[in-house]
Amino acid sequence: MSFDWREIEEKWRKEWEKAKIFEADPDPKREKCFVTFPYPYMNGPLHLGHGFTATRVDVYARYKRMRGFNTLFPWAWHWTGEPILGAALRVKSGDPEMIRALKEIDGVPEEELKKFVDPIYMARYYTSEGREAVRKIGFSVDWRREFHTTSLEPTYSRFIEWQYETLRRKGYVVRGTHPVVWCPNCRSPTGDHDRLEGEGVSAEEYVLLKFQFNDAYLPAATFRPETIYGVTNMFLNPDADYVEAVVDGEKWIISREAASKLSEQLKSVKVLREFKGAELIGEYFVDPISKRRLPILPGWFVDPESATGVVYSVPAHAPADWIALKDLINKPDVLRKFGIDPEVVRGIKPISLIEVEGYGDYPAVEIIEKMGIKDQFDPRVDEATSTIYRKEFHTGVLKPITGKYAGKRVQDVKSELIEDFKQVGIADIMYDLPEKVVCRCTTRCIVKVLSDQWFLKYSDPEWKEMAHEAVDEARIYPEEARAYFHDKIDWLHDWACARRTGLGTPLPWSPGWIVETLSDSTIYMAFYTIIKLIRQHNIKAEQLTNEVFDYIFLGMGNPEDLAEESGIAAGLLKEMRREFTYWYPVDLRVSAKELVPNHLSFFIFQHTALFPREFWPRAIGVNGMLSIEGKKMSKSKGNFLTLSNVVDNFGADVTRLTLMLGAEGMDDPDWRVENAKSIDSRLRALYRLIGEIVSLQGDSEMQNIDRWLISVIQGRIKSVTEAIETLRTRTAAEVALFEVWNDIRWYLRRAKKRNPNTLREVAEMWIRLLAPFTPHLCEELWHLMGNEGFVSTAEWPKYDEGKVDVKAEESESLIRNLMADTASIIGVTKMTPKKICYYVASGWKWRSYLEMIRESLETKIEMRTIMRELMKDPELRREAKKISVFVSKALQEINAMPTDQKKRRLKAGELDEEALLKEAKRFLEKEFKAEILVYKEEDPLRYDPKNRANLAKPYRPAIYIE
RNA sequence: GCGGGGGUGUCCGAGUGGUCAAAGGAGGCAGGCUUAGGACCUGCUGGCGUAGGCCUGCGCGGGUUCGAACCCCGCCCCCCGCACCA
Repeated sequence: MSFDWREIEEKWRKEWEKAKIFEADPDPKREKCFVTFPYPYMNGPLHLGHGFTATRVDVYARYKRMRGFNTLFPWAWHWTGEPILGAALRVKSGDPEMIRALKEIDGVPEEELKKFVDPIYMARYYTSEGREAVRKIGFSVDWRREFHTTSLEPTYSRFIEWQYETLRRKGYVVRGTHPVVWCPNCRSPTGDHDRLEGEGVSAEEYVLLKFQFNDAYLPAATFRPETIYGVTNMFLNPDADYVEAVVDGEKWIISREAASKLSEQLKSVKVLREFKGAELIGEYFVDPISKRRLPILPGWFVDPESATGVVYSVPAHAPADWIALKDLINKPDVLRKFGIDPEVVRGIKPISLIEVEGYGDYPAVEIIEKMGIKDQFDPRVDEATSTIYRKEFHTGVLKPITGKYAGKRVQDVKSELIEDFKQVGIADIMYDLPEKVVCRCTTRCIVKVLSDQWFLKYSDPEWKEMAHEAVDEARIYPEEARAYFHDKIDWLHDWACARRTGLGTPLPWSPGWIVETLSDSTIYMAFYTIIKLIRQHNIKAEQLTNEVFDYIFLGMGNPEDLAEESGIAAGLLKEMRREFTYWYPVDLRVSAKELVPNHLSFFIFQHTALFPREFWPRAIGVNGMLSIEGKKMSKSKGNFLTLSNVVDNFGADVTRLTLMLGAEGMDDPDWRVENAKSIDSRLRALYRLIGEIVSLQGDSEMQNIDRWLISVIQGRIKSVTEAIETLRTRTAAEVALFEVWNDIRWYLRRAKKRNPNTLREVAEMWIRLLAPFTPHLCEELWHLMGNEGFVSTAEWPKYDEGKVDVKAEESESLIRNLMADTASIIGVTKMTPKKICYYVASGWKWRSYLEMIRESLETKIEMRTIMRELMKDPELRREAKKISVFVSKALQEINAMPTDQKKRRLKAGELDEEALLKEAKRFLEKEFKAEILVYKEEDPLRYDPKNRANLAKPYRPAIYIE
C-alpha cells in the first residue's frame, strides 16, 4: 500500500481552494476567530522555524474552524528595513559568501540571481517563493488579504502614515537625541548585521569629571564617578597625542581621538594645539571637590582611543591605578626623567571611600597582592578591576568622606550623584565603544549622537501602565510568558522609530525619514480586515485619508461626509468599518520568544495607544526557537532548512506533525530527520489501519470493551480540546496521535470480536482530532470512510459525558493490573504456567472497601472509627473478625489513594469481578497460554491448594499459578 | 551583570504533593509475518527477587511532610534575550 504524499496533498489543496473554505467574510450570526502570524521578512526564503510557529497558528485556526468559528487566518510579507537593500548591494558587489548562500541554501537559480541587484526584485522573488511554501504546507490562509509593506504597497503605506500621524497627535512620537554606533563612511548607524567586527558592541556612557588645570579642564572618563573622593593623581599617556581644544566654550585637554569623537556627540569642538602627553607629566591639577593639588603622572596603560584618554587615579579602589603607581615607585629613574621627585609618588597614599564586605580599606591593593599581579601590563588587571567593580557596585557602602552620600549603597546613589555633579558643572558625559567596531565597508565605527531623532515614547509611565493592563487582560500562552512581558514592558525605553535609509514608508511630516521596520509592523493586523475591500473596489491610496481611517478604525466622523471628500461610497466605508469591527480584536497572535522584547511588546503598546480597550489583543502565544539536529539553525553552519525544501522532502503533513510533536510552551523544538521519518511511517500505518477499519464487515454486540473504548476516547477528546485551546500543541498532537492509537491497539488486542460500529465511530473521531495537524491525510481518510464534505469544516468531536463509563474503565484497569501481577509472578517464579486461578473478593470486602473510600473522602480514616461505622451493618457484623483484618490492610492503601481515583472507584461501585474475569477468560488464556480458572474467594468448591483465596481484595483478585 | 527559561531513565520528552519505576516517542530486545528484510504487526524494555515484593532513582547538598521528581533553603551547570535590528 504505497501512496504519494504529494499527490494526496495537492489534491486536497486544490479542493480547498476551489471551495474557498478558508476565505472568511463577516457573518454576524457566527462567532469569529482572528488569528495571525507575524509577517516574515523577505530577505530570504521562509525557513523551518517560520513553519513551526505558523503551524501552531494554523492548527489553532483549523481547530477553531471545526468548532464552528468563522475563522480568519491572513498572511502578508514584510519588506521594510535595511537587510533587503544590504543584500542587494552585496549581490551587486559580487560578495562570494552572499552569492554562495543564495545559490546553495536558498536555491536561487543563476538567471534570477543576476536580477537580485534590484532589492525590489529580490523581495518579490522571495515573496512568491514564500507564498508557494505557505500553500504547500497547507496553511488555511485567506489569500484575498495578502499584501506586503513599504511605499510599494501604497495603501499600506497610507495606513502607516495614518498610524504615525495619530501617534504623533496623541503625543506618543517625540523628538530627541540618541547615541548610535556610526559608520563615518556610510554615514549611517551600523547595526550588528552590518559589522565585520564588534558584534554585539554598543555605546557605553562615560562620566567625564572635569579636573581643573590652569585655565583648562582635564575631563577624566570613568564609570565610577563616586570614586572622585579618593582621587590621588592623574595619569596621562606620555607617548600619546593630546590636544587643547575649546569644547562648548570651555578649554579641555583630551586625546586627539577624543576630540574628533566629541565633535560627533553634539559638542562644538575647536582644536587649538596638539602636543604629546609627556608635556603635562609632572604638572599639578586641582580636584574640584576638595580643591587639593595633585600630580599628573605617566601611565602607559592609558589608551588614547578610549574615551578622553585622561584617567584619574583612585588607588584604593582601582587595581589598575594601584599597580601603575607601584610600577612608578619601582622606577625612580623614569620619574626623574619627567622631572618628578620619586618622593612625591612614594608619598601618595590610597584614600578609602567605599566599605565593602570581605575587604579592608583598600580592596584594590588587596586584590593585586592576592592575584600576584606584577605590573600594569599584566592581562589579569582587567579581571581584578571588574571583580572589584562588581563587588563594590553591588554591595559597597559609601564612607563618611563622601559627604551627603555616606552610608548609602553605591548602586543606589550612583545616578543621583551623577546628576548632582552635572548640576554643579563638574561632570559631563561622553559615549564610547568598549571594543573596536568595524563596518562592513571596513571603516572603523564611532559613536554618534543623533539629534532630531524621532522616538516612540515607550518610556511614558502611563503608556507602560496601559501596556501592563493589556497583558493582564490577555490570555498568554504559556502562562510563564506573562511575567516575561511585564518585565520587558518595564524595561523598554524610547525607541527610535525612523531611519534614514532602507525600504519603508516615509515619515509623513518629516522628509528624509522612513518609519523603521519594527515600528511599521505593530497594528497592521487591522489592515488585513480592509485590504480585501480596498482591492475589490480598487480604492486608491489618496482616497484613504486620515479621516477615512479615523472612521474605519475609530468610528469617528460620518460616512456620508467622508464619501464626498474621499470618493469612496458611504456604503463601502460602512462595510469597511463593519469588516474591522467584526474581525477585531486579534484573537491570537503567535511568535517565537525572541520577539517578546520587541515586536510583541510593541504590538501591545501600540494597540493600547491607538485602539479602545475592546480592540486590544485577546491572546498571545509564545514559543521556543527551532534547532536542527540539536544545533541552532544558521546559514553559516550549513544547517539552514527552508520550509519549502522540507515540505518537498517529507510532505506537508509529516512536516507539520513532526514540528508539532517537537515542543510546546517556551521550550525549543528540535527538528530531527529521524523523527520525521518515523512520523512518516506512522502516518502510513494510520492510513492502513483506517483502511482495515473501513473494510470491517457485519455487526457485533456491544461488549464491555466497546464501552471502554468509547469511554476513554471521550477523555482523549477532552484533553486534545483543552490542549489546543491553550495552545499546548505538542500535548494535543501527542494525545491525538499516540494515545488514541494505543487505546485502539488495546481494544484490538482485547476484544473477542472487533465491533465495526465501535471502530468506525472511534475512527471518525480520531480523524477529526488529527485534522488540524495533518489536514491533507485526514481529508483523504475522511472520504475513505465515506463522509461527505471536508473534514476541515466538519464538526469537532464533542466530549460526551453520557458516553463516559467509569465502570467499564475501572473494570479494564483491573484486568490490566491483574495481567501485570500475573506476568510478574510468572517472571519471578520462572514457571511456565499450566493453570492460573483467580479468586475474587467477597461481597463483604467490597462493601467495606467502598464504605472506607466514602469515609476517607471526608476525613483521614482510622481503624477504630471505620470499624464502628461498618459494624452498624448487621450483615457485616457477622464477619467482624475477618473484616478487621481486611480493614487494617486496606487502610493504608485507601488513605494514600488520590481523591480522583477514590471518586472514580466510588462511582464505579461494586464490580462483578467474577463475571468480568470469566468474560476475559479466553483473552487471558490466549495471553498466558494457560488454563484460567475463576472462583469467588469463598467458593467451597474452589481449587486452592496454597490457600490463597483469602488474600483477595477488591480490584485485586488473589492469584494461584501452577 | 540584568531578565526569562531549564537540568527527569540509553536518547528526546511528559509529569509540580500520594494512582510514580515515572505518560508518549526514539532506540534496544523478543516473537509473528516472510525466501529475506533496515518493511510491517505484536509484546517487553532500572536492578534484584521461586508469588503480585523489595531496592536504587528525577543536577548537587540540606530541610518541611505520614508521604517529595513535585514544596522551602543553599549550591553547581546549561540555553535564550539585552535595542535602533529583523
